[in-house]
This record gives sequence, C-alpha cells and structure tokens, in this order.
Amino acid sequence: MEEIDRAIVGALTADGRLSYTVLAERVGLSVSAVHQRVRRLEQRGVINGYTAVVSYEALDLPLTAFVAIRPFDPSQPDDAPERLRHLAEIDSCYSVAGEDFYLLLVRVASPADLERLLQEIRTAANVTTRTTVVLSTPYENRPPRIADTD
Amino acid sequence: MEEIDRAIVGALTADGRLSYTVLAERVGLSVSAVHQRVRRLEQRGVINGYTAVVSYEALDLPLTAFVAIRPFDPSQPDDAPERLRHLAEIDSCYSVAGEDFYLLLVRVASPADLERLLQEIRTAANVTTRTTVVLSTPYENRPPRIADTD
DNA sequence: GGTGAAAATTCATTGAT
DNA sequence: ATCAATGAATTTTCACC
Repeated sequence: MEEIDRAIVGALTADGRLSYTVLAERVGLSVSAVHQRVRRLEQRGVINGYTAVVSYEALDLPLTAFVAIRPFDPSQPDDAPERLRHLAEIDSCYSVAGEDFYLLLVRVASPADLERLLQEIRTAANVTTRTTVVLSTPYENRPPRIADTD
Repeated sequence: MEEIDRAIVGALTADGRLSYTVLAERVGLSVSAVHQRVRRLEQRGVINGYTAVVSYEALDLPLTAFVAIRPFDPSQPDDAPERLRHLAEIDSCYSVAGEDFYLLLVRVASPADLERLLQEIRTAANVTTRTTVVLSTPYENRPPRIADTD
C-alpha cells in the first residue's frame, strides 16, 4: 500500500466520519480521487467498515474479563467459537497457542452476570474456564501504526 | 438510556457512517431530532468517536499476541502502561486481577518483530513477559448488546 | 489514477409547537 | 423534545485527461 492510501487509512481510523472534503485536503488530492481510493480500500478489504466507539460503562457493561477456555473432553470436535457465538456478552474470541484453546474477552454488567455467563459458556461449549477480571483499561483498541507495505 | 437512544447506538456501532436521514427513518424520528440525540450521546460520552475497521492482515500486521507482564521488581512504582504507551504495536493494555499485573494485546508483522517488541517491553517497563500467540480470530470487537438501562 | 463540475443528497441551524 | 424548513456542505456520478 502506498503513501496516500496509508494516510487515508490513518485518518479514517482516527476519525471514521471524516468528510471526503477534509480527507482530500489532508492528503492533497481532489475529492473524487479520495472518494475513489476509499471505495477501493473498502473493496480490497483494507477497510472493513465503520463503527461508533462506545463507552461500556455508559452502556451498563462496566465489568470486563478474559475467559480462557479448554474443552472438557479434548477428543470431541472443537467448535467452541460457533457454539458461543450467540452469547452477546462475548466481545472477542481468539484461538490461541499455549495451554488454553481459546481466549474470550467478555463484557458484563455485574459479577452476578459474569457468573451466569461462565455457566452458559461451560454448558454451551462443554469447556472448563479460567477467568481473569479486568480492573481497569489504561488503553484499548488503539489505531495501528500504518506501515510501509510497498 | 431509553429505547430510541439504544436503537441509535446500536445502529451506529453496526455502521458508524450511517447518515442522519437513514438513522431517522430507522428509529422513526425526524432528522433533526435524531441529530440532536446523537449530539447528546456524544456529549454524555456514550459515543466516544468513530473509527474505520481495518484489516490487520492488509496492514501487514498478521501476527497478534497476548503478552502478560509482571514487574521484575514488585517494590518499584508501577507505571508500566505509561512506560509502554509509546509502543505503537500495543493495541490494548488491561490492568488485571490474578497472577499477572497487565495483559497487553499486540499486533506485529512477524515473529522477529514480536521478539523485538518483547525485548522493548521488558526493558521499557522492567517487567517479565509471558506471551500467548493468537492462531486465528473467529470474531473480534463485536458490537455490544444494548441493554435496557432505564 | 487523476481532475473538475453538475446533480442528488445530507448536514446543521433556526424558529415554531 | 420534537418537527419542518432552509441554506450550506457533502456525496456521488460522469465526462474527460
């Protein structure tokens, strides 16, 4: 990816609602050229969409935790991500190397809700869980440095 | 937060570039009423901003890992998040309960870059690290269910 | 790939209810 | 808090380089 595309991606990760006018000024191109480049970045899958960044506290989900899971019976087919997908409290699901099979990031309203969620995870995916509660989040989901990829 | 605000937040987490016109249709309000509500949600800090969702593979950051860190000397003042903030490869930093002090989510181009990053983390914050490599990401950063908070 | 300009749409304010 | 109306700004498409 070349310089202008990197500048565009950088600007849109910092502010996903930037207008094409401002974007064009910032990268030194015409509005339509920028527009076309953004379209292409979206088509190529470099940009996968846009989201509002929300405060989980404001949404009454103040409790974040990591849940490491392991199958109760390792000989069974492993389809935990699909079995857990319906649980809206699960923010992210990572398949990991190491002792655990998956690492989940979950967000709930209270310890009681965390307890309920863990029970649901265990029964839905037939797994054991090891949970690490997040006490605070110094920073999260920072925009990546856009590297020289040409 | 009441029903319409929840609908607005839900819609904007799903598509952060939705126009106020479409948003207004979707929640059954006039454009200006929706506009005002979004303003208020932003002011109240429910919505903290907007970002483009980028593909880390496309940005040449295909390797994701979790890095658990512990101070080498637990009697020293603990300011690891600040000491590590300048490392752009660190996506997120969580202060956690449990054996570790912090859990970092990092994104790098290669194992060699991960090795370099771990050395930087250790020297910058005077910590030991335990790293868990992510093999695949079934899902990540899913929009939260917008709860009934009234 | 890029430009510029026209047409359609949307934004953002205002004032009334 | 909501609405309708307005001018300003933006998005989107198109012909051409």
